[in-house]
Amino acid sequence: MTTITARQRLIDAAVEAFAEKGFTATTTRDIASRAGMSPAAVYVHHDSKESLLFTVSLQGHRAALDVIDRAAESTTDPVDRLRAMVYDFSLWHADNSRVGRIVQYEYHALTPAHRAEVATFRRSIEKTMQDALTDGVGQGVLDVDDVPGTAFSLLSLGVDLVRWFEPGGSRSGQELASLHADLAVRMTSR
Amino acid sequence: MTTITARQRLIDAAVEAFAEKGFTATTTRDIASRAGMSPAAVYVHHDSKESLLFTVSLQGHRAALDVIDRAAESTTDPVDRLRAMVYDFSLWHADNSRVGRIVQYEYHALTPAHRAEVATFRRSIEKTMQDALTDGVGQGVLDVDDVPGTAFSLLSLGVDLVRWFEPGGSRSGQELASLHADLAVRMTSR
DNA sequence: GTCTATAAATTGATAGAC
DNA sequence: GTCTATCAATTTATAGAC
Repeated sequence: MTTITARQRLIDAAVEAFAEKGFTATTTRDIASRAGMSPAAVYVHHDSKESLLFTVSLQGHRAALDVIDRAAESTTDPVDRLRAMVYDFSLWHADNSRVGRIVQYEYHALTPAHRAEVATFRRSIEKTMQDALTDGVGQGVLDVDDVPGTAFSLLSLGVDLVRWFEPGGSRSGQELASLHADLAVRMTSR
Repeated sequence: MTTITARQRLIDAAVEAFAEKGFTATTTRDIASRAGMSPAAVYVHHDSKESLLFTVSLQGHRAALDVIDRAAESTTDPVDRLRAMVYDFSLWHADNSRVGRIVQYEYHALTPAHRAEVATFRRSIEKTMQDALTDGVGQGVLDVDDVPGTAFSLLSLGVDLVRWFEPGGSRSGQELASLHADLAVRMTSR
């Protein structure tokens, strides 16, 4: 049995609202009413509006890191692995474009302490991608001049999806992920 | 003789403030005080806070389109042209990351009418990139399966710079633009 | 064209009844 | 754990003096 708590309903409402209007433009009244509650109910389950943002952002960062880490461990062949990592990372951003938008665009709205906490996830994501490129170069399969720059560019393809992607648009997430994976292989293969 | 009008000083202040804190989190008092004026002075020179945003956004869209259009006309060789377009577009986003951030991240804060107006510039930018790829394929020099998707991905590399690029960081704009141009050629060459 | 003062509305968060 | 009512602060924008 899956019980959806009031706390979780507020988190879901916050995701909707923050993704649609941005953190600052979202009022706590808006979040409460999307969750079918009174304005005061927000503060029974969450400390503040920023604390709601942190909860969403932390979950999003965790999920994105998890996706790319699993892909990195799925195989040892450098090309297959890179393809899987780029495909899964881009697909996650398409399938979770609302959370992704909050993760990327509301990063600056976090308190410095909370920002520092999610920053560790960002560094891990970059490191995972860099390590995959470095290993592929070491195995003599990939040809990459600038590993950190190329790693960042590959992640950019996925991240930038959250800026415009909407489910039900002219292109599916799988289609875009597949395109990004193809481009990634061309960018890095010998 | 270059006279900086009060109107322009307010625009400059708005660019600083919007890029730093976002449109909604920026107060008209903040803009006024950055321009060394009283809160009321804003409304002598601009109709509203959104009208200031529109002015900035329109100038930014115009400049970005201008940059990529000039690059597209600089040569007819498909590879050189693509390299120039990606290099200049990415360099513009690094050199103008504050205006670029406003262009990209505050697009939704425009009124529907103003949003429609800048949207025409966005379509022109995409079309310019698509045409360059299509022509390169037609000349038998480039190999691109998915022209609209690849064009969008190439622009993404530049656009995504505004998310994190800061002048004086570990990498220069030229360095990043050069990387993007190299990647673009690898992504599209036969 | 600048200012001070303020209107009118909205905000995040809390108090206290049930 | 929910609500209604409200506080205290802040917001965009305007009025009117100089």
